[in-house]
This record gives sequence, structure tokens and C-alpha cells, in this order.
Amino acid sequence: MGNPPGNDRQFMEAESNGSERKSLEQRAQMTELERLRHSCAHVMATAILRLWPDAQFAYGPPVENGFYYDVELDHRIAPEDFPAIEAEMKREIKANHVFEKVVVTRDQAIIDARSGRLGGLSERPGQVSKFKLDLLNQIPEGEPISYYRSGDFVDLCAGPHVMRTGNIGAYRLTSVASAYYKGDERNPQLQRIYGTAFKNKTQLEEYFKMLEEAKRRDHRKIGQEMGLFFMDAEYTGPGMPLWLPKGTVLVEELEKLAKETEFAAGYVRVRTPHLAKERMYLTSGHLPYYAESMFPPMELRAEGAQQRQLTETETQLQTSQFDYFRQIFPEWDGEWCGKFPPGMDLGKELSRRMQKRPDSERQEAEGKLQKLGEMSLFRSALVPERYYLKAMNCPHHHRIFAAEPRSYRDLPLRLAEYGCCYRYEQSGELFGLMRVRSLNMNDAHIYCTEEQFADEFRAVNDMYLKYFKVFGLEKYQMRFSTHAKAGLGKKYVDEPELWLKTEDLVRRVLQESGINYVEVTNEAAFYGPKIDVQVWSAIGREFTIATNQVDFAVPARFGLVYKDRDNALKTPLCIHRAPLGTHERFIGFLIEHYAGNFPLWLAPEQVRVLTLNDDTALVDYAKPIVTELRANMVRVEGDFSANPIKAKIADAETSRVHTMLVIGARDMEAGNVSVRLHGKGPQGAKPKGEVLAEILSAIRERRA
RNA sequence: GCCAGUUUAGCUCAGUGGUAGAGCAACGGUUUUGUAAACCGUCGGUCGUCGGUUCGAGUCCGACAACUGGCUCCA
Repeated sequence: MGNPPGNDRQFMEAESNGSERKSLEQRAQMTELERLRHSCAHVMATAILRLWPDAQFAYGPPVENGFYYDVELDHRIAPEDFPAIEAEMKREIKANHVFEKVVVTRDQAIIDARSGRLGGLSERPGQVSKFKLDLLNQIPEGEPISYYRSGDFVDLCAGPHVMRTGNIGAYRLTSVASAYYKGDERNPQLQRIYGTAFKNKTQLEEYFKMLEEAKRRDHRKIGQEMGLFFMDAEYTGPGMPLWLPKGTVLVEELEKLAKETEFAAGYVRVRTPHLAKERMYLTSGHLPYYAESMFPPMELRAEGAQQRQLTETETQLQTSQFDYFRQIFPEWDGEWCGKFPPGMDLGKELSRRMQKRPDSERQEAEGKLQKLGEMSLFRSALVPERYYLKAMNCPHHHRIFAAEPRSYRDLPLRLAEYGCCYRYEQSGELFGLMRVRSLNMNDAHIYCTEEQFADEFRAVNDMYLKYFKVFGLEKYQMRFSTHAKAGLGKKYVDEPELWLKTEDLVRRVLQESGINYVEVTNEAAFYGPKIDVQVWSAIGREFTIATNQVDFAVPARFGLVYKDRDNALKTPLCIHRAPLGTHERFIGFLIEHYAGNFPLWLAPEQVRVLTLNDDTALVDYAKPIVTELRANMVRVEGDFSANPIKAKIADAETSRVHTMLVIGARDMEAGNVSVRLHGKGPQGAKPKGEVLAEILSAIRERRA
């Protein structure tokens, strides 16, 4: 009876999921907390089955902050169902079932899956544990097949688990979302029930407290409160923030920081347009593979040019010229796509072909052309030209490298730019400032020789560490993504030796400089190994803030070369780096990190001078303080109104003004100002000059 | 793009198929005050958009848009 196992395969394999399946060794390394969470997923499945016996389960792994189980079920599980599920879970945990491992044969497992027993409380006649059956087929021959049983619930599972259900100290269901089986949209859509679990209640509560704090620090909320940016989806478009004056302060302070740092490190600044011709991205290799992530091209076509208000004469001239053009270019039939080789200079080709025509005809045509005034009009009316908004700066920088002959003496060449890029992120991906469609990158490309690479790469890392210090980031990690042999020629450029050599260089620098890093295979960029920089905010949430890439492929595609000592032309290596990532994401991160309470050098309003009342003498004493600070480029405002000082202070505090200078008659008479710091309360009265000097030096030194 | 939820004044949010509300902000006054909110008044709305059901729709139904939580994606 029964088909061979392979015939039960009915689901699509997600393409990138080759590495998803954990090996037995990896599973054995599951932490105590991960075991507990994975066990909790089984308990949750048990509870769901008690309520809805038809439920079919797929994957149920532990994840970063908890666990989930994917389930197929007609009933739509909503948060309102959570209490009922949690109540059933409580019963399972109280029963304190043992997680019992049962090793079975493949044949037995197939029989059980067909009877609906796997991922169920009992055999379910007429129901096949279809996802379990599919998972079974993925288990390589020779690898043991095991179940885990806890009470009535039996699941195909390699474990490991905690000893008993009673070991699950504290748990809570958190959310429900949809997910495709194996992440492939051709597969059935499942409900993904998320939960989290901890050893004890205290840890669970701490976790939810952290989430609460993150919610309180949500950059969208604080950005709104502080008037930093504005999302104008209806007019500007979704995912394209408008930076308000106070948010622009943050952007420009970050730019200033980067410009100073990069200048000191020997970078030079360049500026490039936001658009480039299609050819740019054909050469770079981004088209057509990444076209979906780019805004659709702008096409300058014949119709486009004709929409310009041509005079009647111009139109006539152009029409007769078109006829002439058709004679010269018989391959043209009004459509251009693919008729001529890309990049062909049609102007030159036209003159070349015209030279072969009789003199009289040529002279007449030339006369008309001259009357038309501009060859460019002629050409732009005929040649479809596609322009793309740039999604990255590197191609433009490559062209700058190519703009003049380079010698080894010019290297390393470090080109830096605040490039504004546009990426057509899927609508569902957009998220506040963290995921946007228009972004400003703290970008630079370092062109260097192989010998220089290690030093350059080390210097880039040092710059990261320096920034971490400025922002008080204590925890970071660099994720070093390398290639996998199997992907060569497909996912990765087919340069086996270059890959190994570059990865080795990178690895050595990371090790030598004592950088905290982890290595992950098969996640590199198309053209070279990549390093994602992860940082943790003040409340312990992880953010991927920047990416570093080594590129040994694209410079060659652009034909970039330098002349080496031996007079030979060589292709430089290129390091892409953006330590502050995009301003959008970095500022989003900083808002959470500082909870909007920025250090003095970053604060949108650094100082506010508050008078106790609007007495003329007092205002006359306060005004020059404002003027002097302003003259020193301090962002300062004055509040000299007759409102009660309590109200004025409350206003300044809610606006998160960093330093408040409170001035009453007492201060005036002593030549003092009373200092109050946001969130820290009054700091006492000090001589005016002393306070001003202190403010200026704190800003200059970017003190925390 | 897919699944689900949300959308009411500048902001935070009430609103039971039957006359659109509050607090804060803004604006106009009054108040002359020592470290987180003094008082009075005024203004503010196509209830996301479009369509449907109904005598009547902020409320019920549908489509679209945007946002949010996930999925996929993130060179």
C-alpha cells in the first residue's frame, strides 16, 4: 500500500530556506530559555486542540522574544480567544506532564501522520497531519525520527524540551499574524500564534515592562510630540518623511559629526544627482534583478517632447525631418525599444549616415536641422531615455572614480556623500522612520589596493567604535556575512578565490582589532562579504543600524582601474560603508535610545531663557543672554511672558528643552542665572559668564 | 504585494441608526508670580475617500487609500 514517501510532498519549497532546517547539533545547542519556549509552544498547541480539535500544526519554534506555532484552522483566532487558550494551557502545566521522547521508524511516522495523530491529541479519522507529513519528508534518510509526547499531545519533534510542562514558569500569548507555510506565498496561509515564556513571573513582567517602555519611547509618538518630522502620505507619498525644523536640527548635527569625523580620516566629499540613466544600473548589475526595489523609470519619449509647446514651424520642420530620418534609419518604425544597440550615439550615427547621401539632400537636411536649432531637441524627441531614481550611491561614485585616470598614488580614495536615495519598499514594509522610501545615507566608498585593504577596513571599524562612544552605546555586534559555495554563480558572483581571500582579510581584521562579531554563512551581498552593524538601545532593544560591504565585483563591471607601480592597470577593491546608516533610521533609533531627551549638542532647542515675569529690567537683563548664545550658534529661545514661572517651566519641560535658564530679580542683582536641566530639576544659581562658557564647551565636546 | 486590525478637531481620545463632544494646543483678554501647568472667553469637523442599505449613517455593508501588527522583502 502506501506511496513512497517522496510522493507525499505537496508543498513548495521556499527558495532561500535551504538553511532553515536546524541540524541536530544546532538543536542540541538550544539554550535553556529556548527549550522552555519551544515546550511552551507544544503546550499552546495542546490547548488550541482542546478548543478546536481540527487544528493542523506546522512549525512551532522558539524565536528571539518567545515562540510561535503556525496553525491551519477555519476559526480565526483573535486576541479575544487568548484567555480561553491560556486557561487550557494552565491546566496542562498544572498536570505537570513529562515531555517524553519516542523514537520511531519512518514507516510508523508516516502511518501516524496519515491518521492525523501527529500534532493532535488522538487519531483524527479523515484528517491527515499534512504539514507534519511534509516535514517528515524533509528529514534526511538516516537521521533518527522522534516524537515528543506530553499528556495526550504527540508531535513530530526533534526536541529538546524541558523535563515537564510544570517547568514552564510564566507565559503569555502575545499576538496573532498570518504566515505562509515555509514562507512561500504559493503555500497555504496559516495563522501564526505568538507567545512568550520565562522561567518565572518576575522575568515575564520585566519583559513586558521593557515593551511598555519601548512603546513609551516609540519614535513615531515622540517625533510627533516634538515636531521632528511629518508623514504626509496624501501629498508627499507614503514612506517619505518631511523633516520639520526641529528634526532637521538632528539631521544636520549628525551630518556635522560625520563630516568632521570623515574629514579627519582623510575622506573627500562629492555630490551627485538623484537620477541616473538606465545604463548606469545595467552596468552596475542592479537591473533587472533589483528593479522591483527601485521606483519605476521615468521615460523621456517622443510624446513627452512633443508635449512641449512647439511652434507650428518647429512641428513642420520636425515632421519633415522625421520623414528624412526614416529614410536614413530604415530600422526605425516609430518604436525604439531594442532597435539600436544601447548606448549608441544616434547623433554621431546620423551624421555618419548622412555623409553617404547626395550633397544636395544632405545640405537641405542640415539646414533644417540648424533651423530646428538644436540637435538635442531632435534626439530627445526620438530616443527614449530612461532615468531611474538612485537607490544607492555607489554607481555614481564609481563614475567619479572613472572621471580621471587614477594611479596607485591616488589610493586609497575615499569618496563621501550624503546621498539621498529612493527605494520602492513594499507598502507593507514601511514603518515610521525605520523603513522609508526616501533616505539620506551617511555614505562613502573607499577605493583601495589589496595591500591597503586591511588598514582601511580597520579604520572603518574604528570609526564605528568612535560613534558608539559618542552615543553611549555599550552593546554592539557586527554580523559578518559570508558566501556559501553552493551559491557561486547564482546568488554570488562567481569568483571563488576572491571570495575566500576577501573574507579571510575581513575576518583577520575583525579578530585582530578585538571587534565583537559573529560570522554567518550564506548571507553575503551579491558582490562581496557584508557586515551588518547591530546596536542595542538604552532599553535593550536591538537595531541593525548600518551595513558595511566589501565589493570586488562592481568596480570591475564599471571598468575601474588604476595604474600600479609596475605600470599595469588593476581594479581597485571598494569598501561601502555608512556608519550612521540612514539618517531616518538612525534618528528613529536615537529617539528611542534617548527617549527624546537628547544630549545638549543634539537637542533641537538647547537652551530657553525664562524670566520670572515681564518686568522691563528683567527682560533687559535676559535678552542679551539670548543674543550672546545665538551669536555662538546655540539654539536658544526666550520666554519673557507674564505667565507664572511654574507654567513656563512646565512648558519648557514638556518641550524637552535641554537647559533652562531661570532669571528673577535675585539673579539679576547678583549677575547670576539659575540653571535647570530637563528631567533633572534645578541645579542652582551660577555666574552668568560661567554658565554660558559651560554650555558652549558641552556642545563643542558633544558631551552626553 | 499577502493576512488581520485601525482611521472622529493640530494632538490624545469619548460618541447606543435620530441635533458631532471633552481635555490639551492655538487665538483674544485678565493674571506680575522663584522651578512641571492661574482664570475667562473664542476659534476649530466633508467623522480617511467613494459608493450602497435606510425615512435617516460617525455608527450597518462594499470598494479604495493610509496607518499599525505580522508574512514576504531589506542589494
